[in-house]
Amino acid sequence: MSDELSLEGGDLGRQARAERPVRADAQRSLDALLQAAKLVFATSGVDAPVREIAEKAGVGVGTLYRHFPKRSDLVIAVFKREVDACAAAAATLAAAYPPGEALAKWLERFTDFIATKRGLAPALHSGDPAYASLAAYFGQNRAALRGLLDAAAASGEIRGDVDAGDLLNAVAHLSQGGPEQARPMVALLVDGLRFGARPSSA
Amino acid sequence: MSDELSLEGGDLGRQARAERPVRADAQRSLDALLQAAKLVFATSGVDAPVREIAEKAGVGVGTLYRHFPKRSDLVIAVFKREVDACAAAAATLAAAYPPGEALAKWLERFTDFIATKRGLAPALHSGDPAYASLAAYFGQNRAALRGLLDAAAASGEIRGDVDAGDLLNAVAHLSQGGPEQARPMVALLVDGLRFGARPSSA
Amino acid sequence: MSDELSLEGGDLGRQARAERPVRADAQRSLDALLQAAKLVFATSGVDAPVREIAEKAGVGVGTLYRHFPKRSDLVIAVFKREVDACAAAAATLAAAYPPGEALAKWLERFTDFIATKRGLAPALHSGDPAYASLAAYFGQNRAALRGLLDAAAASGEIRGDVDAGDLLNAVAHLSQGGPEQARPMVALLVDGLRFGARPSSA
Amino acid sequence: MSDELSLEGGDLGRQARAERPVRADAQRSLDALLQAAKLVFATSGVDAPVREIAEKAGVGVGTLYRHFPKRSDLVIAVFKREVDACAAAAATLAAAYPPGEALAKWLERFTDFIATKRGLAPALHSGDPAYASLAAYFGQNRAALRGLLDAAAASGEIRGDVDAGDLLNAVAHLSQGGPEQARPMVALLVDGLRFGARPSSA
DNA sequence: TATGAATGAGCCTTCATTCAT
DNA sequence: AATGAATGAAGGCTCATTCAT
Repeated sequence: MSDELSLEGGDLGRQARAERPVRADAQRSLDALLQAAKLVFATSGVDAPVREIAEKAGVGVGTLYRHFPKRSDLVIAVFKREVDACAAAAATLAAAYPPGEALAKWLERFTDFIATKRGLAPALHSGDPAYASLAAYFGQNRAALRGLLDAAAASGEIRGDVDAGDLLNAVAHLSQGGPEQARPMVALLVDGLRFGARPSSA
Repeated sequence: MSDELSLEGGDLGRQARAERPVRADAQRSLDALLQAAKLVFATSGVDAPVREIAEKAGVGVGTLYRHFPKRSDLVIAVFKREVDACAAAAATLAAAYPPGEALAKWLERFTDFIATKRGLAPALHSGDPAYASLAAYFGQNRAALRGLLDAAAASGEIRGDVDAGDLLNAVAHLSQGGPEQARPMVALLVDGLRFGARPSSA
Repeated sequence: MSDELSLEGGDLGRQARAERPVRADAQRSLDALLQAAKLVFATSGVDAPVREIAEKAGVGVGTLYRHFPKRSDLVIAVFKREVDACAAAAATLAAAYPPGEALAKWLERFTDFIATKRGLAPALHSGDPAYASLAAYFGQNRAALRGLLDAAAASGEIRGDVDAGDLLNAVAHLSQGGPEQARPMVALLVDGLRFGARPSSA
Repeated sequence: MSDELSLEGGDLGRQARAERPVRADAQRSLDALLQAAKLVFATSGVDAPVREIAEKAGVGVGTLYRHFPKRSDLVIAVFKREVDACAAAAATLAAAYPPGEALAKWLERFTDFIATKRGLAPALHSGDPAYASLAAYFGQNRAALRGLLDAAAASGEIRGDVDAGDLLNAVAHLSQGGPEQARPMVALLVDGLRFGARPSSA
């Protein structure tokens, strides 16, 4: 639980050096594909038929393969964007709420993020090296959570002996059942953290 | 969260009325299939190729289909047996330990039960009516858990406002990551229950 | 030019130990497939679509894959049989004709054998290890030819400095154009052998 | 074996009437494509992926298609040039060597020419009318060979009953195995011609 | 004109399910 | 009853060809 990853800026698909300005139609295809893939993944899991995604995106399968030669390329592109957004939310929440509350709210946010990722976890742990980078990328979320945990522990609101990665994993698993089902259980988990809290000052 | 299920006695495969006394070889095939399926399900998930199961059982696929025309029939047969055993453990533990501890231990037991059921959850919630009966059958575990929760709540060790089904589901999801990963998180969940406990009165 | 190969008896497809006597339908499929493949290979080369072969054989593609998991398995099965027959012809001809004539006639026979093997040569030399066994199997023909060459050289009818493998290869290449075209050229080649002959006795 | 063909001057790609003087960049593309195609054809055969050629030429596939709408157009353009050069060599050799030797040397030259044309023969005989013109164009070589054969026959060095086209074909086929393998066999073929030679008279 | 993105037909392969033996 | 051969739908992937930019 320590692969910190190198936040490479979160570019997806193609990077836009100073070269060719990315043809308009190509960009359209790319967007459509990412959008479609996101929906299809949520519906049918990350193993959904390639054709289904291409169709929903309104492009041919060839186009899909051009942009994402391997399925994992698409999966990764789809999720990196959201990982970024989710991790970024941590700072916002930390600034707006007391540590414990910020923690609870961010976990809720994370739950929403995970809830629609059907089949992602198996792929992630499939051992396929293609997914290693994505797994590493999740480190961003782990880092975000660690910050929140530390703050809450420092304020004495929760215990300080929980590994961020383990907790993140747990919440991810709980989220498999959908946000409605997950929320109260995540809340229970947070209460568990509070249960063992060491009153900060006193 | 209340489908109570009708414990039909935990018969597997075909029930043997009073008619033909089940040919010896048929019984052997059945046992081999259940055993093999259990192993394969744990290894490759409930979507594992039919042939893999038949081969490991040492029978032809035709035989598998004779006993279990649909995949769900096999899945159901495999799991009902274990559901029974797990539910039964509740009484044993309740008799041997204080309520809170019994609860914690049983959840651990349940974690072990679930841990190897790769791919079962998706199937269960796939909407396929074939799995409805199995989902219902899990009600046994829910009932078992409810008993443990009630006892622990009555003794003031934990809060009393948690639905057994929800909790069971949560633990099931946590268990997807394997028992090692799941155990501490389940413990955390139990601590969450304790956190909100209403001192029993006395 | 010396891999002598181990003539393993020339079994095709399945060997028929004393075990299961090969189901009638399976045998029918196998025969149909070999027959169809032979025709299709001659027509469209050894890279012909799998489906084309299956259709001509009147079986499903699955059946083809059952018997011949890899394309090379089918190619090998198809050709081994003919290699055997061709090699066997050498003895017959040697017994019936004077050395030089036997040689000429066998090369003609070999021409007929090769003529319809479109695309086999490229496959054979593709480096694919799957075809190594087949390439080795051709050693039978080389051995047969060597015998004929030696006899003819001993009788003084032809020169003795030609490698059987090289000559076989040459004839194989010449045969690519079809038997009609190949025959006179092969005859010319044989005349080339006679041109340098060292009058045996005199 | 007599399609004499109409040597149309060996133009490649588009002929440039008196109209637009062929834009410089267009000419560059054309040259690059012909060069690249020649290399790729030698490496991967005439059925090599279009894109491979375009890439090696440093142009887009669209450009390739503009110059050579059909694959055969490219194949034809690539080979006509070499056919010309090869045919021209006949005169040179005939002037420098005695008839028989000139013949042998030219066939060797022809072998080198053919050796790298992987997959050309099948295309040529595919029945595709697009290749008819190329097949006809080979008539040049046939004519060149006929001249050499006639001269050698007239001098009594070889027999005179061999059709130039047949022989050319034979050598082409022999050359499929590469020049090293082909050379000695071609020599054997020439010896075959000598074997039946009718002593010139004298 | 040049480019390379988009398209989709076509081939390969797997595997659930049926059915002859 | 048991077996495993046969079937064919389903999904992956490539690449020739067209067409928007």
